[in-house]
Order: sequence, then structure tokens, then C-alpha cells
Amino acid sequence: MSETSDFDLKNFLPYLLNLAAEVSSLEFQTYYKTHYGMLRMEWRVLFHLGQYGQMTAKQICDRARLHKTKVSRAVAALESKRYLKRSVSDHDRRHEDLALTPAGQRVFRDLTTAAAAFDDKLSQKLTPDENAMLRTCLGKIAKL
Amino acid sequence: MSETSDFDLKNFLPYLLNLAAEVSSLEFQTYYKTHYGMLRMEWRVLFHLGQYGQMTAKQICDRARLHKTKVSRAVAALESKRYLKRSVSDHDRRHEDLALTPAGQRVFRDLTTAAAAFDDKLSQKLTPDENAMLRTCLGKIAKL
DNA sequence: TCGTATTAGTTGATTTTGTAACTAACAAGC
DNA sequence: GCTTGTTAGTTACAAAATCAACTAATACGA
Repeated sequence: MSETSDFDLKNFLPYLLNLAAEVSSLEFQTYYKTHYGMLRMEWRVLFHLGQYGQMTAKQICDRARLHKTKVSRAVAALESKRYLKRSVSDHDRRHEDLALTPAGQRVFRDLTTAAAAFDDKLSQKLTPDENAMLRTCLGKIAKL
Repeated sequence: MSETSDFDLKNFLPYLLNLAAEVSSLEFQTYYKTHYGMLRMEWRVLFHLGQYGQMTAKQICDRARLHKTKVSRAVAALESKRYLKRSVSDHDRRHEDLALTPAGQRVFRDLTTAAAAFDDKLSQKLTPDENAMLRTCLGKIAKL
């Protein structure tokens, strides 16, 4: 029985964070997966378009800190679901302006509502103080 | 632009948790990947064996909350690296008792040391109060 | 002791992700 | 104009995660 050190996985921050992230994501993930057949990256991209309006893939990459291939695939998937439309920019044809379709906006509103409800449910496990501090701590760790 | 609700991704707990988990894991992950060619699941399994001594794959599944296919593949990988040995149990030949080899124990000690140092580094971004509360909160969320 | 259910663990097929190389459009210097 | 460099986005291939089906050993009731 190795008592090599007093280190304990159960207190290892990356481990705890991963565990909490997994558990907390599962229910909401299941929601958009079963209701709209969407993946996490698709939800994130849809969210950014819904929240901030028309933008290019590059802008989404920067804002969401996502790699361009992830965004590219998510955009293609959302397009094939008719949740967004693209239009090549006139003055720079490398850019594609992305915008949600009415259908995409409906999905956005529904997911936003659902997300808010999930967040409330999670928050209720913690005191108001804990809630505030938790978000602060996570921000520090994620270097936001 | 859509002011559908006051919901903001930047405060959505699952999102923040995933972000913090990703960022905080990256450096350590790089360490055991480059030094020992190990995957996250392998590190977790190795850790459990190092910390708790000999156990079966099933016990690891339960303790680490991992699916059996993940553990099965991690065990196979660790075995091929000669970091663990398996021995079929006598009184129930479905069970395999797993234990680290001396080489595996050396790796365990090294990774444990590295993890502890890395955890310290992360902890320094937070006050002692925040540290304690953060771990409490994460525990609540992960239903530990 | 036979049939059924359960448990431990593995394997294979399918999906998803990650990495790197690629195309196309533009910009800037010469 | 032509080269060189940079940027936006896609594609192709490899690594990995997921899910379901499978084998083998045991338990347990009729």
C-alpha cells in the first residue's frame, strides 16, 4: 500500500473540475441532443449567433475560444439543419457572414430558456455566497 | 439583436466549469503525455492502483466513476507499457486483480509529485478561503 | 442439474475530436 | 504586374470516445 505522499486525487483541482463539469453538463447536453440532434459545439455556435447577432466564423472562434475546425464543422451542421444561413461578404470574399434563420432563432430561444432553468437548478445546490465565489474562482482559473 | 432573455453564456455554470476544467487540465495532461505517452484514462487508473493498492477493474470503475470499457482499454494500455500486471483471481475467475509493477510505481510517484506541484500552482491563484470553498462547491455539484 | 440471470471484462462498429495540410482571397512590397 | 505573406475557411486522416454486442464465469431458483 503506497503511502508515498499525502497527495489525494479527490482534492486535485483539475480532477474535481472535470468531474463537476461532466456531471453538470450531462442533463443539458441530453436536452439539446435529443430535442434537436445537436452537439456541444453546435449549441455554442448557435448561442453566439443568437446572442450577438450576425458574425463571421472567425469572430465566433475568438469570442468562444474555439478552434476554427470546430466552428467550421458546427456551422456546416447547423446549416444542414437550416438553423443558419451564410452569405459571402462583398468587400472580402474570404469572410462569411453567419446568421440564424427564424427556425434557428426559435431553437436558440428554447435552449436559452432551458439553460437558464438548468443553471438555476444547479445554483440552488449552493448558497448565494458560494455561487458568487464559485464563478469568480472559475473565471480566475480559466483566465477569463 | 435578440434580447430574448437576460441569460448569458458567460455565467452559465456548465460552460464555466468546462472552460476551467479544460484550462486547468492542459498543462498536467501535456506532462504525462509527453513523459510517459499516457492518456487521461490511463493516468486515472494508474493513480487508483498507486493510491489504493491492488484492486479489480470493477472496483476502479466504481471508485473512479468510469465506464468499464474505458477502464478495460486503459488497463490494456498500462499493461503493454509494463506499468501493471494482472492476475486472475482464484476463487472467482471472472475477476482480475490489478497491481502496479515497480516501473508503474515509479511513474505513479513521479506523476503524483508533479500533480501536487501543479495543484499548488493552481491554488495560488486563489485565496485560502476561495480554495476551500471551491472544492466544497465542486463536490456538491459532482454529487460526491 | 438444468436453465436463466448476473457479473467481469473484451471487442467491434460508429461517432467525434484533433492535427495538419490544403485552397482561395486579399495585402503589401518591389 | 509578380512574388511573398497572411487570413478565412475547408478537408483529409489519425486519435479517441461512445455504444452495443459479445464471451466467459458464476450464482441461484425450479
